[in-house]
Amino acid sequence: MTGKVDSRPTMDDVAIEAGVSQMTVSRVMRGTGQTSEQVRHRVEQAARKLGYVPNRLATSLRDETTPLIAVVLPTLGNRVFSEVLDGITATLSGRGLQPVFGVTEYSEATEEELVRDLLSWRPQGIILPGLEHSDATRTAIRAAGVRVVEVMDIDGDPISIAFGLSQYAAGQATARYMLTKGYRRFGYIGSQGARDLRAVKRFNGFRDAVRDSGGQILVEHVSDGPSSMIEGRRATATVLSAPDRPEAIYYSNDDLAAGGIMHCLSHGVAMPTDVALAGFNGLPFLEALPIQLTTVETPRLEMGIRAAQHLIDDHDTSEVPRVIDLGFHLIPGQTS
Amino acid sequence: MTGKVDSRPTMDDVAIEAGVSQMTVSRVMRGTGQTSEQVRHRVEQAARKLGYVPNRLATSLRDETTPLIAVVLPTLGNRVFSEVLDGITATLSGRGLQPVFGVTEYSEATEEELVRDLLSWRPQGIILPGLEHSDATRTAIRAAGVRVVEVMDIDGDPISIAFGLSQYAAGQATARYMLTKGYRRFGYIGSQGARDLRAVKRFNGFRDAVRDSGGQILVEHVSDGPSSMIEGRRATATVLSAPDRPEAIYYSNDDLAAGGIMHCLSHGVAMPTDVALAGFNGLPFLEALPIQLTTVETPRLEMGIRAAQHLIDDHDTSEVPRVIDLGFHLIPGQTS
DNA sequence: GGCCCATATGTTTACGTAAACATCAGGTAA
DNA sequence: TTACCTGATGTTTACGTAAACATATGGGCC
Repeated sequence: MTGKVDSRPTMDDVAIEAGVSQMTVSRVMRGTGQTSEQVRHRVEQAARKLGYVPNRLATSLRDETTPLIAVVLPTLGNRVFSEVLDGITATLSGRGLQPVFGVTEYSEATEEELVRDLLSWRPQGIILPGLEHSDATRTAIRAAGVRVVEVMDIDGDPISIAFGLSQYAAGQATARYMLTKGYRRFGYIGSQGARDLRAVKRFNGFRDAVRDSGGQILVEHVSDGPSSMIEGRRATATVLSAPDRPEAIYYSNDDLAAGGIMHCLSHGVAMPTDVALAGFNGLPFLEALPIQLTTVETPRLEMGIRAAQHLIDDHDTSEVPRVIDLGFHLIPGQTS
Repeated sequence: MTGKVDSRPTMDDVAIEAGVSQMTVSRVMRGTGQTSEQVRHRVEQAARKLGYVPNRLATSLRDETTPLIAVVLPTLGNRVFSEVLDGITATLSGRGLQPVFGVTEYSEATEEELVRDLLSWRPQGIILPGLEHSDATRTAIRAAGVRVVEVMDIDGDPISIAFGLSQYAAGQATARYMLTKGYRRFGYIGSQGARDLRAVKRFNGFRDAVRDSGGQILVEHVSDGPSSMIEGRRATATVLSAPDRPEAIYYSNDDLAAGGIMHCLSHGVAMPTDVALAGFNGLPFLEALPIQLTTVETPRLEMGIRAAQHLIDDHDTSEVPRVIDLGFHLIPGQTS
């Protein structure tokens, strides 16, 4: 039965319409092999008339290759990751590659399932956030034999290669800067519980540097939900009203820190004299704040671009360094 | 030859390993049909041993259906669209659906190509930004017979259904509010040339309302690049130094407007007495600014959620209204 | 003891495409 | 004239999976 009612036209349908074989349609569509001007014209006409669209599922199954790059992100709720994604898609587009992605919301179990799902599409490569993944995730990726790139973090052992920055060193650098400014009694405000492993690493670096210099962390206030300015504002109020009030607060990111600035501004808390603040990421919106936040600028777009490029490029895996440090940049502000 | 060297294991490989037929493996994997405890165990063991991962290309080709939802976005450079995407992915995940997406960078030609590419994956549905699309895009979508949802805008004729807000009315509402505040001489600052069609509609609404009340637009400053705070700052400096200086500036979005606030703050231009400002979107970072921007809050997350839900739900297309107005909310600030 | 049925498993086929190989007509060189 | 080549097209097959149909085994029942 050629008259499939609902279904979309296939090469066979076009072939019948044009009075040629399916293979000839295939040749005309891809412009390969030998075809006469006349037949080419007839086929193109028929394809247009029927509204033929190639079926990439069939092509990919047949060719045993897809133009897909799998992308795993912790969340889309933070500008940081949409910038990484932006870098990735900008690099992929124009090279005939397609991103397929999913979001873990900082759950390792979700990541495991997501990776399995994404790999079932037989992507060319996969981009993962951070270096911590379940054994099952690692096994699945290795078994799949896809190219892997991990982004954001370099403190650890990559599956294959990582483009990022040392989160630990970033925390350390922030602490050292604050210490040179004379602060000794610190508070820490974070979010996502302990699930944001890179935030944890930054805090570890910060804590270690503080302790090495005889300073101390008086309060750690880590909420369970996502980070937001309003959460940062609330947390700052709490931390500053504690009996053992810190001289300076380190935030796990700029959103929380901006909330801290808001709290201080609306409660007449002077920065940095009453309390000093420092954030992380160097998001663009900071420049619009009334007071410049001390923060650490990170190469978000570049991480995406480099990761995607690595997956695209031909290269001998063996000769590539396993860790690419894209660095960070401490930006002294007016809040410390 | 069963020993394909490079290739990933298939059900056939698992079947041989477990000493059963391919079909039995299929049954065990999906937990359908009748299988004995013993065989089930053997097959699972074999699958684990070989690192079997199902090939969704094959499943989808065979079943003539995919779990994909195509998503087209103008850009990832603006928080607005990553929030819409966030709403979409949050809604899809957990229902076994996968987003595949691409970015047009506000080019209709790119959209056309992108839609063709996305449709070749045979998605269940497609989500498009806005109501303006090339004829070829519309034809391709209709021919594909996929469900379509358009988001962001409702000023026009949707292909099937649109979830969004009236951009024209939003511009109008902003103008009317400014007019009640006594401003009559306006400037406009935009970006993306004339490619951001929703911005154009907002401006049209704004302009019409201004003219209807005897006001006037003295300057239109539309840059060609993407919007950013720094661009807004620059543009504001230009507009305010023009011989015919406006009393109030309408910005096509909050990023540009925030840049305007920055310019005013650092040049001692008092808001709203020296110049009044209004933006669009109601992005969260605004609450951290030293002065509250007058803006229009938009249901970004909700647009994504509702669009995705519509694609998921069973429904009789005929009985659904073609336009769903999710509204907007003017937020009076301190800048006007 | 033979029949029927439920349970467990196997075989065939199709999904849409493209490589590999086959065919066929017309032209060219010996 | 014949053998051979070239260009244009057709035929077969495989990619991995799952529905539909086919087969086998064992137990219960009369």
